[in-house]
Amino acid sequence: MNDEHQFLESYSLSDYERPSVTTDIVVFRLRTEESDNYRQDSKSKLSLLLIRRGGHPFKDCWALPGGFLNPGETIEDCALREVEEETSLKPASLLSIGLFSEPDRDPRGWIISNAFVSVLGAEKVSFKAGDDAKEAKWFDVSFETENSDSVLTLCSGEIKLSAVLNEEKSSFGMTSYKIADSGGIAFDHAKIIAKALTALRTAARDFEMIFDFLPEKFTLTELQNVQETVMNISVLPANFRRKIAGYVEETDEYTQGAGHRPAKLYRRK
Amino acid sequence: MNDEHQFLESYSLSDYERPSVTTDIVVFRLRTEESDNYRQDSKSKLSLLLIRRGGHPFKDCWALPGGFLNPGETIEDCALREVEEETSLKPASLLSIGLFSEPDRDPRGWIISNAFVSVLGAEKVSFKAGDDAKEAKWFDVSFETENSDSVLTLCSGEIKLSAVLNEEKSSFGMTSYKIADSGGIAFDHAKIIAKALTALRTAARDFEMIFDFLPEKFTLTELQNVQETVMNISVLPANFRRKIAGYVEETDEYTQGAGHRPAKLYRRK
DNA sequence: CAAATAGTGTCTCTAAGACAATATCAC
DNA sequence: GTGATATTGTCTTAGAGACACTATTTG
Repeated sequence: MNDEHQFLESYSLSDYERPSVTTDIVVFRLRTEESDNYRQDSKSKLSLLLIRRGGHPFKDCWALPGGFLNPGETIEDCALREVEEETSLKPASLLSIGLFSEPDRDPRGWIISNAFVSVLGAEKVSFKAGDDAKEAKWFDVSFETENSDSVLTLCSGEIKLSAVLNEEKSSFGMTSYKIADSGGIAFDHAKIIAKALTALRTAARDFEMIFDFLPEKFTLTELQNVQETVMNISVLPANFRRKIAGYVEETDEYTQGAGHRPAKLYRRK
Repeated sequence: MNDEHQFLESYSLSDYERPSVTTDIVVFRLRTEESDNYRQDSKSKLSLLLIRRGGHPFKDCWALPGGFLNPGETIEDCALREVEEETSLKPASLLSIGLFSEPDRDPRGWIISNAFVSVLGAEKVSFKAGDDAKEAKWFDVSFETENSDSVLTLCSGEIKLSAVLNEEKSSFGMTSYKIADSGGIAFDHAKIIAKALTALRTAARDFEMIFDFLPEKFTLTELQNVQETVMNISVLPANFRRKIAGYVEETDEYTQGAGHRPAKLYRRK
């Protein structure tokens, strides 16, 4: 038995107190709003998934999907597993937005959480019928910042959650948020959602994940709508097409039956 | 005793297996190389701090500074504390670059680590005389990527560590690295250093942290040298000055005795 | 004065934004 | 034909990069 082997045998990590580690995932998706005009294309809204908590703490409040990190898996595995458990869909992309580790962030004890942004494509979304009778809903997102005060509003039918956050600039040009009013959103999840939206919008600026919201083949107008919806901006079609040109390639298919001129379908390059 | 209170009393996290959580910090600093020409300004090199491991595992290998997360502190607190313990200096900035959670990344067991980039200013750097007799050194950094193969070389005097990594594009435009040859660097630290360099260079592109390498007052040429050194590029002074103009403000002080025309000192705006 | 850095002016080229004009389909 | 989107062209403007030139100090 060599020196290192001997050491590892006798080594014990149990002397140190350890936190529980979880993931929280901000799952984004575009919700299509049907148009009443047969000519007009349908508009879409950015929405995210929240789950109504069945037990304490924050009983009956809305919270992000997530769960405990299991031995043998990476934190990314854990995040993917949790999204699949909730939606029975594999997210197209996953981005870590940091470890939330305030000691008092969870009343149950020392629980730190790595938060992720993930994007679900335009396919049919179904909720798994879990035995835990969890209620899950998609909430339309609105997030407006004015003079470093931000208001996050999440709407799903009659339910409306409205949180207020203070923006804080930190080094390396990162912005973090402090909760002024959680708006009834569980734990520090309002803060996580705010950071997720910032990350999502930054990524959307250089087309990093806008493809993930769409099927494999799409029109340039659909792609433009994704960017506009996610970033809450408006751009001119001619300019969008010039900028996106290098990121896509043509197919030889066209849309049809849309009530107006057909559009060529493109694919991500 | 209300419902929620009752629940919290009886709640136990001990049923779940928990990982140990640590931080690893890539501490960067500019090392000034004195010029032999009295006229010429001194050049600088990007360097980072490594510590020689005194015990198993990876005994006598070089590793990043870091340590265990303590109860009651955030992961950022922990990172700052560890940097101060090693260098007795407060870093100017701190940026999280992700949680490294491969189950087999540490032979001692289930230990996950949140990595950080931090920058130390140009002040005198001293190593604390610890009773643990740890050996710490600044290593000059070279990091070249060619066709998604990267070579990381760290030099400190006679010591030369050379690691090979494979670049992997993931969603959201993030790049991660897989270690092909650790070059004798402990644990997965070569991977962490590669990611840190990527983050540092990205930040340097829009001047996010280049000020942190310098004292409060500096010349524009010094600032330009920081960006060039960190990003391993070369830019024309006239163009740099135009781009940086909005980020700095003049003082009424000048350099003197430099062997050539004095330069106005600026301050971050 | 020679060598080095400090600092300014300007030309070109590219990319972004604004806007105008034309094309094509469903009804 | 009408009303919607699809698609292309071009003008203007802002910014990056390249380069030339002048200024100022120390030894």
